[in-house]
Amino acid sequence: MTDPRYTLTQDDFPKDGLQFSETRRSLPMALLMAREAVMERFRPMLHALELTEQQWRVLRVLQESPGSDATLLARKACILAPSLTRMLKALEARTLITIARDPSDARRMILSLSEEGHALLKGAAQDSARLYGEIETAIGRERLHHLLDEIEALLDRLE
Amino acid sequence: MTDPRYTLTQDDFPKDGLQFSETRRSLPMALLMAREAVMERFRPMLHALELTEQQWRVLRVLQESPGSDATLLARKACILAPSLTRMLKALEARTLITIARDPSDARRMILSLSEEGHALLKGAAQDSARLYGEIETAIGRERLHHLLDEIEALLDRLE
DNA sequence: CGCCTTATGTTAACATGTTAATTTAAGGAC
DNA sequence: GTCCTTAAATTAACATGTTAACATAAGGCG
Repeated sequence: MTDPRYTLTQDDFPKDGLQFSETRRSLPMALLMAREAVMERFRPMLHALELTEQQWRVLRVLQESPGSDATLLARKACILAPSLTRMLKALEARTLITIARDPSDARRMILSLSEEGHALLKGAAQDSARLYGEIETAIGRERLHHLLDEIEALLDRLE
Repeated sequence: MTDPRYTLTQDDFPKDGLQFSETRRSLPMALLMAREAVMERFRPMLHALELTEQQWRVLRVLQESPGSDATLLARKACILAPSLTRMLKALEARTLITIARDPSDARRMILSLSEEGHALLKGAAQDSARLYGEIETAIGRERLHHLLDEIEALLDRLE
């Protein structure tokens, strides 16, 4: 039923003092595990759409910010430029996006969703909202927003 | 000074209502950005050691749980089995770990740090602690622990 | 023992992460 | 205009993420 890959039993982390707090309660690991737990819920939907997590993020950003160039898109979707270069080729080959060039700057790309891209996101909107709603319900709306605030504060403090 | 890859300026996210909250305040993106912000601080140290993030995690887990098999190690380090298979070969080739077989179960591996592996972690312990201390200072000790508690609660609620 | 099921790793194939080097286009100084 | 610097993307090379299929070893059951 649930993906057992990251499901640790009690035996996996004997609470014998320092060892427990040392690894599992480290911030990088906690963030990694939390992200995995959240994305696990979205994977079935993405698999059905034959999209990777990252491709989903790229399409979502283009939906909100059509006409972005590659640099801005990479920043908003948290994807590095070399990865994005490869992804854009694949997404264009699937006719989910359109790639144009800025006439005033031949280096810069002008990226947007295609009709198919719009249609794909529109068709997935219900499922996506439902899944996010389930997560919100599981942890509590207010608690979730508080968590997001704290993460945002962390980002501020770390520059 | 700071890595500008994920540094978004105000212009990147016009606060015109829904668009801002839609992507940036989504839990998966927030967790991803937070993790990136944290790991950014550890990258210089890891680069100096010629270790990747994941290799670092594997070595740390072996330090705390010597003799683990591959399955347990994968779970504790949040690394998938196929990745771990490749990594163990590389780490053994660098003589940072030792790989033995369980005499009572020929399938199971018995993984531990080598002398070099122990020495490497010992040499990096100071830097690692200092970097984590800086993060703790930046956000505040109590606030960091609260954040970890909230993330742990999220993990519980999502199973 | 022979058969079936499960557990543990491995391999394959492709996508992405990551760093460094490279290409091409803009922009500025002279 | 020429030279220099920067900006935007790309390429290369390797490591890891991800899924599916596979090989081998244990264990249970008849």
